Amino acid sequence: MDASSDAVGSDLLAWYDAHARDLPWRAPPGTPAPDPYRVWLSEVMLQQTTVAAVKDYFTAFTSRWPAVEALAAAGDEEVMAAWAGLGYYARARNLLACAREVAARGGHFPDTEEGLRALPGLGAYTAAAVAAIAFGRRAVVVDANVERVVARLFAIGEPLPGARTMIREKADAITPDARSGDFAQAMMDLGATVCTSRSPRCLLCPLSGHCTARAMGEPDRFPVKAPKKAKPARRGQAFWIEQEEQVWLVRRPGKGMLGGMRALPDDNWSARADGSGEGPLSGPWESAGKVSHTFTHFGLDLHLAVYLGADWTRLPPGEGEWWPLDRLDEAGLPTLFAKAARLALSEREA
DNA sequence: GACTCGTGGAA
DNA sequence: TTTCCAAGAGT
Repeated sequence: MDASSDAVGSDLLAWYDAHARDLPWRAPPGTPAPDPYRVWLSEVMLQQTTVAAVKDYFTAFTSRWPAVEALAAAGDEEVMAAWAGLGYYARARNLLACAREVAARGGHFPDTEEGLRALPGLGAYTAAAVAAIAFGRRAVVVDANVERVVARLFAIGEPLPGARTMIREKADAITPDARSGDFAQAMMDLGATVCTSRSPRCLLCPLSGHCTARAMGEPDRFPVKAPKKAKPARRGQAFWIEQEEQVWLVRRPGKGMLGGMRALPDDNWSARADGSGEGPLSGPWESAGKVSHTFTHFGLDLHLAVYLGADWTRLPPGEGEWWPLDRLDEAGLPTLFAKAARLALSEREA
């Protein structure tokens, strides 16, 4: 195979010129690079997140905060609420920290991979991607798509994550000096639409003539992956405290699970998940059932208790706020608690 | 290197 | 239904 030659790059770029996806954060092939702010924002949103899930959030963020200075000036609370539902909330915290750093240096992002890598929320992948796509720098951009494409091109049999060093070397070897941003995006488009995880469309692939795995006749055997750990089941309780068309909401601690997000009070299931935790007050509780939710490394059955104290006049203990039920969709609840709220409201109707 | 950290769509 | 997994980063 000649996969290390320049032919891979030129074949891929020719394919990209004809088949590039039209995405809201992207400039068409060969046109000037888009605003670094938009490149950075899209790359952070796309970390471990599908294009379909990101689109509406990207539109909402760029409409509300058209430039990095505007985002930097926003409050933590409104940015976290705007991110609600997208997941991996540390990204939103780092996003705001990064925007404020960039705003403090005149609103200009660093234009080198090294400078970008030093910003909060930009790891090896995102720094390389922004350097290449927004600033035209040659950078070796390696995400899960590139890992898959490269592992197949070279039939790398070592399992991930151990194979990453080898994959990076091979990716470097096929990365051209020119059109580095287009090359990176082309690799990702190829991985997303042709060289897919399951049932790759080798008959449509511009690199099939370079691909060792294809020649072996079993492209989907690569990349080899280490076996996954089983997800333990956890159990917890959440509490719906309602008074005069308002519900009591709290803010979760800044770090850890759903950190910084608005939430229903709970029994601290994220720390000790045996369902034995205490409620925020004593009184007439009624069970409203449970919601099941799957996180990255465990499943949770969250049992919901509703407080029916009609004469409730004091605030529950601790920090929190009464939130109007008719504006609950603006509270920015992460999906777990949005599910619980829907359950409470449906039980309330019944 | 291993672990934590969300979500929803596809097969 | 269950499993897999998607433009990863931080610790």
